[in-house]
Amino acid sequence: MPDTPAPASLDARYDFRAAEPRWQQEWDAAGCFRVPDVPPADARKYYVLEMFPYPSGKIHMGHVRNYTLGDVVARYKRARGHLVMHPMGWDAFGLPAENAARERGTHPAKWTYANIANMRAELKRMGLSLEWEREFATCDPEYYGQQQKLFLDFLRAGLVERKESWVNWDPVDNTVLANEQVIDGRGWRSGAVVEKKLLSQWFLSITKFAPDLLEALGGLDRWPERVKLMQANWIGRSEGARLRFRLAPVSNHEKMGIQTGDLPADVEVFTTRPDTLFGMSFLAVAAEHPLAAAAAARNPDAAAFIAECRAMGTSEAVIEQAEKRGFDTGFRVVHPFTGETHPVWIANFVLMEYGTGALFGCPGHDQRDHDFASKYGLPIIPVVKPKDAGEDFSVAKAPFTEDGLLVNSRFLDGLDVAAAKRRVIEELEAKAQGQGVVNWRLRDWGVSRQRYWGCPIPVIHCDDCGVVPVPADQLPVVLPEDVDFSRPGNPLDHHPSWKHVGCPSCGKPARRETDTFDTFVDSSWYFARFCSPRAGVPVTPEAVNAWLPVDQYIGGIEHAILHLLYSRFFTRAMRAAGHVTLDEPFAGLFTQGMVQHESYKGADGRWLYPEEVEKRADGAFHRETGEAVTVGRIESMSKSKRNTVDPGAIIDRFGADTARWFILSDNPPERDMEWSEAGVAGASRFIHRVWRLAQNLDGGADEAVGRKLRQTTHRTIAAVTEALEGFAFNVAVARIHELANAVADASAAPRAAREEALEALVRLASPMMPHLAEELWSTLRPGAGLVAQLPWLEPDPALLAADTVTLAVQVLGKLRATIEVPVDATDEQVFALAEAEPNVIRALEGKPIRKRIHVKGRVVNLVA
RNA sequence: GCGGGCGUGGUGGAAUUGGCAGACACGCUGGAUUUAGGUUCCAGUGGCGCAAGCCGUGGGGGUUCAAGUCCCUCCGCCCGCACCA
Repeated sequence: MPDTPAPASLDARYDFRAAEPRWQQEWDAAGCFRVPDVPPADARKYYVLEMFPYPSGKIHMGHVRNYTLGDVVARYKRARGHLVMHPMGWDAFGLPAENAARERGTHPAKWTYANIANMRAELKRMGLSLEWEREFATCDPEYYGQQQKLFLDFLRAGLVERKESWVNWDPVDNTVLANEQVIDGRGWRSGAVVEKKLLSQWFLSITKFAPDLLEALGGLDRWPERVKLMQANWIGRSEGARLRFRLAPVSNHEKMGIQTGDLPADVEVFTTRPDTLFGMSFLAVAAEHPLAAAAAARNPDAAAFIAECRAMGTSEAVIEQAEKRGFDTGFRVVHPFTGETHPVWIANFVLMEYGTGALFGCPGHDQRDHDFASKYGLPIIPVVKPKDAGEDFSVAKAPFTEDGLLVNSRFLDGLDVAAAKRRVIEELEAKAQGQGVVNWRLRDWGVSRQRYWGCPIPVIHCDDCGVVPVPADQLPVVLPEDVDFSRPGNPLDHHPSWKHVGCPSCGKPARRETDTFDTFVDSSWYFARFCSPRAGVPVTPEAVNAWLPVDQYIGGIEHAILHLLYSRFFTRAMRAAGHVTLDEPFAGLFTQGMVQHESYKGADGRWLYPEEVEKRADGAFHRETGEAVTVGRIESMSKSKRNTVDPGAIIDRFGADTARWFILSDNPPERDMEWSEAGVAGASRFIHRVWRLAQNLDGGADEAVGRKLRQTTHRTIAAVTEALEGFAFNVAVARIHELANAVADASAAPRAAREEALEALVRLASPMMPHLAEELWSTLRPGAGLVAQLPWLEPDPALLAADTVTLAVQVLGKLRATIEVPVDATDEQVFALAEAEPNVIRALEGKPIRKRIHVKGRVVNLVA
């Protein structure tokens, strides 16, 4: 009996439910995805990483998309001969675990580890080529203990500061937020309106690296422009000057009945337009500025105004586009060149966080200053005129903000803006009243959080010795397990014994720091820890310097600033502390789009899950009640809109390959995609169709058809390779569809050609549908090993080159015919053939041809 | 306001970077086989037109033998930052 599979009956189906787990075990048993901590010197390493998930309980479609994209890259690069590291872990600290503890009485650790177990099982069902041996969770003491070591190293390296500062306070989460975590004046997680509070906090000195973080963006040529721009804006470099204004003589103030007492001698401002200094008509300070406080101490009206500003603060200001308001303190400052005095106002549009929290107002050349001056009747003096300004030039109605020539400005008159800036800075420096500076928008990173479920900050507060680092032999500082969530606030703080320790320095009773780190700290170095996840030091240099940078990092655009900027900073800080020898953690970054779905609403206005809805030609209806359902917008999947689809249910019903294939085929991965039931069904059909194709590859004896099929096969190899290289997975899918169509259509081709085509199809599709690929490969080539361990296919150049090409023949740029010509046809031959085409003759209408164009292999254009 | 991106059939999207627009898929129409069927197969499917043909990549203009692709201009949508001095 020949060893050919029995012809499949029509309803024979690929049994993915049996096949998928089987191949997952095979990969596991063969150790296909394991790599050493230190790669051999001659290895071409490739590090693929997807942003690790927060263990919320279940995986969602965003995870499926993210990890499928990464898996395609990992499997493809492995086939291309790279030693691929592809690890997975858990970003496991964070507030939801504490909320679960408060709401359900489960301990955060128990809740978190149970979620991890569940999500790990779900990820394993997807057939991802992950090296699970490297797995860790950031809440493992083995991980966060190393993080505490890193922090102490940073402290020694002068990259950590404890300072009192105005912080963003989230009144719902009861914790501090970094600037990056405040979005439109609200907490990024709770959505609560953020308040300002003065607290003593730990800060990581990210600003020390601001110039480098900005400059190095230029070298990240495999990052999306958009992300680089967002980071550049966030870092916010601006060139200008700092200048000091002396407060007007005390006698002057006393005359006005103002007590001077402990007033500062001068006020410092930052400006990007020092050239407009002679157009100054007031000085404005932020409500939190010391001079404002000084005014408040002397004048209850000033205090009232400041209180009002704080109440309005971020919230109303954002909502109503903030009308400009101010309060004249009565103080005056002296202009460094004219000696005239100008009033000092407290103004609600001045930000304490930016520059010095004070500015000089030049209403003639700044929109905000103009608004303010107009409202309070302050002088508006033009000091820059357009080069072609007419007699009627005026800044009374609107400021002039472009380049021009200086006027009314003594030694600056006649200069253009750039020259005037240089000149005025020279003069200020000569008088020691100011200097040219670069100002940064970026603030230091406040990392203290008043939370239990986070990494404890490893320091001890002693009344005598001050802040004392926890000695290395006492690390890790482990979270206590017996905590009480029944009271509001930080459980670490009201734990009966945990915080009470002896001072490591003098031995007297002292207190542990009860704040924990912002969870963004945890995710700022996990990619480095993966290189040697069990090491007794944060990172082992041989491993981390060999594997880093991550060659391809993949995740959501929502981390464009926070996580990515912090990680870039951390890598530099680790370098400064001697742990690594590189600066940039992620050489390549890919930001995927979100997964969306239609939303549905029942008659009573409740949101409905997709599986509750049946779509028919005449509309959408509730499966059980039969009521009509309103189909809403296509939007990002969210629990509140119930427009989610559970990946587990999809894998149950269609298998992992179908889910992966659909998620890749729908559209380009950087765009938002719509999850559609029809699309999944289509992907499933294709999986089964390929399987059926493989069941009977018997062909005919037509060698010409065979050769054509072989050409298609090798062109597909080239095309899919190119598509995968360019992250055009949807195009790769389309090319594989074409090859499947070609095999199906070429039933007259010899069996060998059809087998070759299907083998190629299986191997080209293997990064995307790895299980079916193994299943078919094992029947097509029994005993030939795992596809996961095969090298990538190379196209045969002899088959890529065609003997003839089809040329488009245009007359005056309009398509009139196509001709088939030998690839090496000369211009003369091509033109002769083209001009003989009946349609071409007709279109020429007997007119002489003035010009003939032949682009080899593409087009002929005849100009009459 | 500033910065960035995008507009291609009923839908998602292709288009070797200036060279046959609409690959591939979804959907739809017709047919065949099967039918418990979200099965399978065949044909068709940008618009107008009986046809030859004409028109077509948000609108208008331009460069070019040739424009979805380059330039100018207008419109629309999306995203980011937002009183940043």
